[in-house]
Amino acid sequence: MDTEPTGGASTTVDAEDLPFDVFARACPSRGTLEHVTGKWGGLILGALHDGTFRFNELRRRVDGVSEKMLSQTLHALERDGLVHREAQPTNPPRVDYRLTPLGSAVAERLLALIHLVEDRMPEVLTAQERYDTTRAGSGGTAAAPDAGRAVVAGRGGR
Amino acid sequence: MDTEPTGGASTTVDAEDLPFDVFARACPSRGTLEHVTGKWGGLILGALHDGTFRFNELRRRVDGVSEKMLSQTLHALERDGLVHREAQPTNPPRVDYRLTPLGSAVAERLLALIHLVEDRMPEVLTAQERYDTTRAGSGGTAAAPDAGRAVVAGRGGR
DNA sequence: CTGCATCCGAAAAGATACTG
DNA sequence: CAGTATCTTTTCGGATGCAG
Repeated sequence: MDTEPTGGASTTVDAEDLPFDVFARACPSRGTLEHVTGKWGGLILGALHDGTFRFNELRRRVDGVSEKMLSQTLHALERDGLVHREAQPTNPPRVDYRLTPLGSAVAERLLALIHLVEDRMPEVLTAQERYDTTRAGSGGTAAAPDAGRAVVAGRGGR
Repeated sequence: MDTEPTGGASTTVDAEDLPFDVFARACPSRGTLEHVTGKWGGLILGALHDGTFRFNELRRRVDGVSEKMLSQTLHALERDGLVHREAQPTNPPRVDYRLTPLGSAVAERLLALIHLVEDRMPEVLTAQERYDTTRAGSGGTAAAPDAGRAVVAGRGGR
């Protein structure tokens, strides 16, 4: 399913039969997918979907990200052509980040996923409780790995 | 550090304004999102979207995943109520994994994202080249972050 | 066959100090 | 403000061994 389809004159590459397959270990698409779906990538793209932001604004919007991770992720995203970086040589320095059209398309799908997850969290929470309960009641020494993951749902966002 | 002090007289919680926000550090939705978009979570959900599979079948489908990671990810997904695990007390033991309706919905969005990325990879590749070229010509020892993601060559395909 | 436990090296994330 | 450099901590991920 991933080998070059022989026979084709390969005049044009049909969008329906691209050679990129994330399920293949060495496909570059897997790397990009990881940048996009990585721990911070998704949140940054999501935040950027609301408009243009400066470095520290972004830092505040994405709760918990460190300077290092933000900078690093932003660079990876910029390199992939998903984010546009515009630095103005003013004083003090001002740098704006915004999504490229491609980044916007990606963010769109990403947000659809994010919203679905947020939307269905009640079900997830229920499932988690049942899972933990079942495990605890059926076995013996339930060491409870990390069952109680801080479940503080305080909509701190602003 | 995350005490949610906001006025006791909390405003009403509208369905439109769910308390789950992935942008908040302590929100449980962030954890679930990470399981889903994690390095293996997405691929496993994607693979499972095609049907029901046994442990080793899955291992073969998701190229590169180790036994440990597969087991670990499968558990996280099961706990979140995205994957259903059915063990049959036969001999030899047989365990089937399949998506739950919720998992199926998530996989749907995930695949939309994956396909978009695969689809637009040519653009990404072009952007990467331009980025590397620009950097190399303009400045010092750029030493791109992880430009050349070690593509471990191994047995190809599945 | 399924799958958990443990050890260990590698990589990522995080905190902090420092520069332009 | 916007980042980079450096160090420490945590997690990831693979190999191995064992149990049901």
